Amino acid sequence: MMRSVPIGEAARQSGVKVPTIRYYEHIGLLPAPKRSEGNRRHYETSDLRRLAFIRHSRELGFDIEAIRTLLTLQDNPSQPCATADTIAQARLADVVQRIRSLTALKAELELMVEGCRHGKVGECRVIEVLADHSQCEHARH
Amino acid sequence: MMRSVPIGEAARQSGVKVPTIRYYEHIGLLPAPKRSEGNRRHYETSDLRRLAFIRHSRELGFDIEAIRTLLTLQDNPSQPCATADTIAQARLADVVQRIRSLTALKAELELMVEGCRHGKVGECRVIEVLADHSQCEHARH
DNA sequence: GCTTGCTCCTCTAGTCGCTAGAGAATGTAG
DNA sequence: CTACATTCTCTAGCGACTAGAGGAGCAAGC
Repeated sequence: MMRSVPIGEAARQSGVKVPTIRYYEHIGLLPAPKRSEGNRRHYETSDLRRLAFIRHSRELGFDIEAIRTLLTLQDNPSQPCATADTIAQARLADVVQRIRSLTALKAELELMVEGCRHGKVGECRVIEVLADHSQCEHARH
Repeated sequence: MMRSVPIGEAARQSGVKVPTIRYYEHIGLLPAPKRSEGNRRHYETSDLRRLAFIRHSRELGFDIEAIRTLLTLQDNPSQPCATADTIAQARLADVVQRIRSLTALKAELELMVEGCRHGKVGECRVIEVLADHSQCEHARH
C-alpha cells in the first residue's frame, strides 16, 4: 500500500486540478500536507478523502464557505446535524429556483429562435425581442 | 418631452444600476453620452433604448461579448441575421444543458435532505453522501 | 447668502473560484 | 549525463460587476 502520493497523483485520483488543490490549501480548506526533502507535497489517504468530499460538494454547487462548515461538521461527528441539513436545504431551494428561472428563459429563447425567419437583421425576431422586453409576456424574468 | 436624463434617472428607467451603467460605458458597450457643464452624463432616448436592450440580454444570460455582437447587428439592419440566430441558439443549448444538470442535482439534494434523520453528524446522510460519491448512482454528475 | 442633503464625479480595490504563466528547482528514464 | 516531466512559489487575470474613498455640483429651504 502506498503511504502518500504527490500532488499530481492526488489530482488524478480526486479529479481536482493541481493548482486548485494548492488553492484549497492556500485558503485553508485543505490542511497543508507533509513535504518531502525536496519540498514537495505528499498526501495521505485522509487528505484524499477530504479532497473527494470537497470535489463532490463543489459538484453539487456548495460554495466554499458552506464546504468549510460541512467539513468542520464532518470532523465533529457527535454534534447535531441540523446545520448540515440547513445548508443542504438552502442549496436545494436555490437549485429549484434556478431551474424555475432557467425554464422561463428556455421558453423565451425558443420563441425567439423559432420566430426567426432567417432574413435580414432588420426583421429578425431575435433582435426585436431583445430590444423590446414587453414582447415577452408569458414568462416574467 | 424631456430631452435627456441624468444617470440616476437612466438607472431608474432601465433597471440597470448606476455603477453598472458607468461600467458598460467603460468597456465600450454603451457610447459615452454628452456631459453637462458640471461634467454630468446626460442620456438621450436612444441611449435608454440601448440600455434596455443590454439589460434584457443580460437577463436572458447572454454574455457581454455576445451582447456586443448583437448590438452591432442591431445597428446594421440590412445584414443577414444568421449570426444573431446562432448566438441565440447557442444560448438556448446552454440553458437546456444547465437545466438538465440542475435537475440531476436537485434529485441528489432531495435524497440527501430526505435521508437526514436529524440526529448527530456521525449518522447524517447529508455528510455521508458528500463524503462518498458512489452513493449517488442514479444521477451522474 | 448659507447650509443641508442628495446626486454625481473619478479612481482603486474587492468579490468568487479558480486559471494561466513566469521562472526556478527537483525527480526520473534512457 | 541529458532530456523531460513534475513540482515549487509567486503574481496576475478572468467575468461582470460591487463597494468605498474622497470630492464636486446642484436644488430647496431659511
